[in-house]
Amino acid sequence: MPDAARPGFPDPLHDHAPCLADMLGRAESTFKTKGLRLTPLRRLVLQEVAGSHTAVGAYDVLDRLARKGERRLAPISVYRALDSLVEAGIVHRLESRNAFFACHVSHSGDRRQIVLACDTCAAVAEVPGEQVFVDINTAAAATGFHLSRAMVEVIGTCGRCRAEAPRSGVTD
Amino acid sequence: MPDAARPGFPDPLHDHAPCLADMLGRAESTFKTKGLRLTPLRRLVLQEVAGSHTAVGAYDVLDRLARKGERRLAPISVYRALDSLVEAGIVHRLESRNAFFACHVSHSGDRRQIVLACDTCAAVAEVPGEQVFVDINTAAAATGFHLSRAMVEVIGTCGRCRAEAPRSGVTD
DNA sequence: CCCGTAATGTTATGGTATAACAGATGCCGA
DNA sequence: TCGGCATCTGTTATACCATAACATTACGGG
Repeated sequence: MPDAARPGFPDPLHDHAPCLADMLGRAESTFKTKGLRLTPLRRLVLQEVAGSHTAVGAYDVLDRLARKGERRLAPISVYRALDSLVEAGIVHRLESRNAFFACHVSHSGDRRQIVLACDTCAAVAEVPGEQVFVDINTAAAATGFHLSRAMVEVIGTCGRCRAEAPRSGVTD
Repeated sequence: MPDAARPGFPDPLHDHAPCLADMLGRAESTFKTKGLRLTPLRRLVLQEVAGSHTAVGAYDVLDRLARKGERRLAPISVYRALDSLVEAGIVHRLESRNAFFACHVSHSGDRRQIVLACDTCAAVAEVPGEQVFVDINTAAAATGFHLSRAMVEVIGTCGRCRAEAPRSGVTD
């Protein structure tokens, strides 16, 4: 394989089947470990979300399932499934886009990952951000703030897209 | 004044009039400097957003203006006013809540502030986060990502709320 | 005064998310 | 086996968030 092993953005042409299979496997064991149930509906929703490395909206999931011959679900059914996947830590929410993406890294305990979202190819990647979260803790603590959740989302252009369209970016 | 001068969360009982006046003054000069126009509508919307240290939804602004005897605006009018305020850097968007809050610090150039949102009193504060943004740059650059915007939002409990309800928090 | 640009009005629509209650399913202990 | 409880899903309705498209008005410079 090329450099798909590096953390970050996979080759858009990569074979996604292993990603998906791995994802389902981890979901299975995570749900079991946490005493949650990975029901057929949740699995269906997960498959749609994990079908790519991009973030998808709840209604995208809805539409895709409908097109695949599944009966049309009510929005709330999708949201409930997504909630359970998010709670299990298998799927994350991209707050700045009101969308969801599958988590392809396995963070034990709390999440200390930076989310990178490419606005050219729409791919989302999580990269380690230990130091960032340490600094956030420090800054928050300095004002007596008790942190329960920290979100770090970065919008920009991934290396691959930048390489393919060198014209963009440095327009300033 | 008490310790409202410290960065972070002001006393909920503080006299907000000076905050608001200061806000409007800075808006005035910022708009002028950037060659933008702080129209009456924009000023009205700003007053509602800056009326507290919490984040408010666009429709909250709409409702409040309506109750104040203003004719009822169309949502898009409020959004357009908010857009101009955000563009001027006078108001920021709290992405994780789809809401807007007034900026009470003056960051020249790009914003390198962490947003802290207390989910007890709903107040929002910006605190300096130089180091965090430096680290984010480093992490992004490590995967060849070209950053255009970074969002850091922290949910938790501010010092004051924690002091008032010491029961919460350390439940783990 | 006229013209162009920017701002606002008007109408309509699309996208995101949840409330409330009813029915189904699965598990577990009596 | 059979309740009984908890969880999941269905159904219906509604609320909230955001923008498209086009008409009209206000403002400032030549």
